[in-house]
Amino acid sequence: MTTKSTAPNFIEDDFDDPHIEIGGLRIDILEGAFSWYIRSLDAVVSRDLDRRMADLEVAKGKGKITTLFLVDDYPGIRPSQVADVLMRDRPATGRIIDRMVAAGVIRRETSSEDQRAQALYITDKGHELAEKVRGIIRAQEAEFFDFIAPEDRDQFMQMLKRVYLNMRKKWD
Amino acid sequence: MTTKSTAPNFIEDDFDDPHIEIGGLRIDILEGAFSWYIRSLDAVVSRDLDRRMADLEVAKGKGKITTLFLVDDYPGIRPSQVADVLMRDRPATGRIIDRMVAAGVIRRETSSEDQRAQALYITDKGHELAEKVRGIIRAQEAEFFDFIAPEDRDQFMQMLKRVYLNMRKKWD
DNA sequence: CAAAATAATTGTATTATGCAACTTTCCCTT
DNA sequence: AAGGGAAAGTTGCATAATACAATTATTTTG
Repeated sequence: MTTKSTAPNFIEDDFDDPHIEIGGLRIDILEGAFSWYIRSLDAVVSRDLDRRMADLEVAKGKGKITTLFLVDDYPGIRPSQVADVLMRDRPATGRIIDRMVAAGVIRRETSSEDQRAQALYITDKGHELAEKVRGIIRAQEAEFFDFIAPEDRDQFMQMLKRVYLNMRKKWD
Repeated sequence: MTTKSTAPNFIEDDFDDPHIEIGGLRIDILEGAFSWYIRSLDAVVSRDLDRRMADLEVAKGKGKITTLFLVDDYPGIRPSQVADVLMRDRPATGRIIDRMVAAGVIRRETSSEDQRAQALYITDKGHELAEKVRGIIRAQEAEFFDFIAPEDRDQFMQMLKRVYLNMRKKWD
């Protein structure tokens, strides 16, 4: 229809599912959208994490922490393997690695088996950093996520893992 | 300890919770971190959404869709109210609005009651766009999230809503 | 009426993101 | 063994986001 309705395009009320209001406002179709909740949660979680790591070399952005752990745990790992875990393309991954090499937390060598490929190694500084970051992640899980009721934690985690794994399957 | 262990810093195996592997790699402490799953899901969901909206005026970034719906549903809404829903600061919100005004989808007036404040209104073009975007959101929910098993959908949605609302409560 | 709170903007610095084009190296088939 | 195609990374380009601090203008409060 072309008539401009002033009435919000709301979702029908569901008896067991009261609608969501934010400061008295409803959010239209987003109220029932997985994407809205995932994206909103992400924004706040990521901001919190950035602040906790503000003075570290891996602050900001989504790939550096994972890359740090992968290189720390798997000496000689290749950028393409990292890209696969990150679900990001190689340019993006390469640039993450660039910055981490520049920060002196990892080291890049040419793979001995394959001259095209690189082998990544953690530096001492990087290893120390990884330990610090593990502490920060643990702290965030305990402090930030305290709004998840204890009785919900396991269920939510199971759910997230299942959804995540299915999503990966879809994109592999 | 200062000895550099080459063995991954893995989480203890949990009988009812098999560990997560990605391409044969484990992800260290992230395996048990809410933040990892939320941030990973976000990245893929957002990329998918960006692609679906690539040729529309509200592609990319996290605030524009919500802003569009809010302005469409609440004529005269103020930027600070939008910022509150977005959980973002006013500069960020202001720039989202700038771009949407430039794109001709919303219109900015000075509020009649408060000379400091603005009142936002949807344009005809913006209203049409909102309808298109509603279609895209619906399509994404159906197509992209098909990896969520039907029997999990309700539970996951309930969980997300609860977690989201608790998170908001924490930051208000 | 002065001081404090509120609404929004501007400035700055950093980072991310995706895509396409390109180089080098390896692998496999003929 | 040679050549085509695949794979690993890099570079270039165009957009945009993001946070934070400082500033202007207006309104409210004491």
